[in-house]
Amino acid sequence: MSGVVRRRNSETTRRAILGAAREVIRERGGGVALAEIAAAAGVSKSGLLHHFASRDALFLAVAEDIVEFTRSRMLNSIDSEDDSPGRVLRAYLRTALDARSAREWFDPTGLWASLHSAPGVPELLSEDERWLRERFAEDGLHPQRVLVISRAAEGLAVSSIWDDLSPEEYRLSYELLVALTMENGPLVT
Amino acid sequence: MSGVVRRRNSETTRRAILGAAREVIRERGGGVALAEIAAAAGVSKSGLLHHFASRDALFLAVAEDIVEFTRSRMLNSIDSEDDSPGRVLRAYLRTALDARSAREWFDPTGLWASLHSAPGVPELLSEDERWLRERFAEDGLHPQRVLVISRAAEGLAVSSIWDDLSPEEYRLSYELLVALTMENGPLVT
DNA sequence: TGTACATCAGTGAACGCGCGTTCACTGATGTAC
DNA sequence: TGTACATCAGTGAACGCGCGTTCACTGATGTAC
Repeated sequence: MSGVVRRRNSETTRRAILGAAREVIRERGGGVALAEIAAAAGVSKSGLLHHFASRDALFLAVAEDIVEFTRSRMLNSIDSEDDSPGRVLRAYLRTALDARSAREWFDPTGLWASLHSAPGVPELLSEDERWLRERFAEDGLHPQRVLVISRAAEGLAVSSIWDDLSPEEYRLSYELLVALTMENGPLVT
Repeated sequence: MSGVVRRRNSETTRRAILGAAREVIRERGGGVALAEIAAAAGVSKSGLLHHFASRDALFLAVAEDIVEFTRSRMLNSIDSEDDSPGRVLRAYLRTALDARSAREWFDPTGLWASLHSAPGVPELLSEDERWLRERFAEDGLHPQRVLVISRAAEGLAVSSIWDDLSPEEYRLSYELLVALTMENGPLVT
C-alpha cells in the first residue's frame, strides 16, 4: 500500500507529550518550563517543539485532549439499563466526582486556570459547557434539580481539591447529590 | 507626642500596592511582572520591593487581604432582623454571589490558583474554609441543605466567571439557592 | 533658633538567570529508477 | 539489487529577552542638643 509508515512513531510521541504535559502542569502549575514537560515525556525540548509549534499550541492541545477524553468517558458512563430521568446527570456525577476526574478538571495548581491563558481555550470550554447543559436539559429532570445538583457537583469538585475534605464527607456529599437525582419535581415549594 | 509621623505615608502606599496587585493579577493572571503591578500602584518596582520583600511575600499578603476583607464583609452582611435558621448561609450567598465578590474569589485567570503557589496560602485558605464551615454548622439549617447550597454557591461562582452565564440564569440560580435556605429539613426522603 | 545627624520611603541602574524559540544538523527509513 | 535522493522525527547549542532581586543612593522629615 502507498500509506506512509512512520519510522519512529510520531503519533505515539505526540500522545506521550500530551500526557506528560497534563500531568506535569497539574503537579507543578502552569508556570512549568517546557523542558520539564519534555523530560517527563522522554524527549528533548526541541523534540517537543517539533510536535507543538509553541507553548500556547501545546496548552491548547492539552485542553482539547482533556475535554475530548472526559466527554467520551461521561457518555460511556451512562447506564444503559437506567431509563429514568436524571441518567445523564448521574453519569456526569460519576465522571466529574470520580477522584481521578476531579483532579483532572479542577486541581490545586489550577490546571484549567493555567490553560485558560492560551488562545482558544476559553472558547473551547464555553462550548463544552454549552454542550453539557443541553444534554442535561434533555434528561427529564426538573430544571431546579439540574441547576442545583450540577453546580453543587462543580463546587464539590473544586473544594475536594483545594480544601482538605475528608473522604467520608466527600462520599456523603456525592451520595446526597445522587439521591437528589432519584426524585423529581421542584426543590422548593 | 513621641509617635513617629511618617512623611510619605507608608501604610497608604502599602494598601495601594495590595489593591493594585489584586486587580492586576485578576486581570492578567498570576504570571504578571511585578513591574506591572508597581506601575498600577503608581510606584517603582523598587518601591514595591521596599514594602514586600519578594514576589511570594506580596502574593501571600494579597491572599490575606482578600480573606480578611471578604470575611468581614460576610459578617457585616448578616441581617440582624433575621433570626431564622440559615441567616449565616444567606449572608454567605449575598457575599459570595455578589458580582464583585464572585470576581474576587474566582476568576478567569485563576486569581486563587495563582496565589495558591505562594508559600502559606494553601494553609490560609484551608483555615478560612474551616472557619466558614463552623459558622454554617451553628446556623440551625439541616446539614443536607448546608452542604448542597454552599457547594452549589461555589460552583455557581466558578461558572459565572468561566462560562458565559446569562445574568438571568445567574439571578435565577441565586434566588433558588436563597429559597432553599428558607425551608428546613432534609432534601431527600 | 540653628546645626549635625538619624531614619526611612522610594528610586534607577545593573545583574544574572531561566526559559521559549531558532537553527543547522543527524540518522533512520522510505521511494524512484 | 544497488544507488541516489527525499522525508522527517528528534537533537544540542546558542540566542535573546523578560523579570526578580540587589545595591548604592537620594531627599524629605524627624530628633538631640
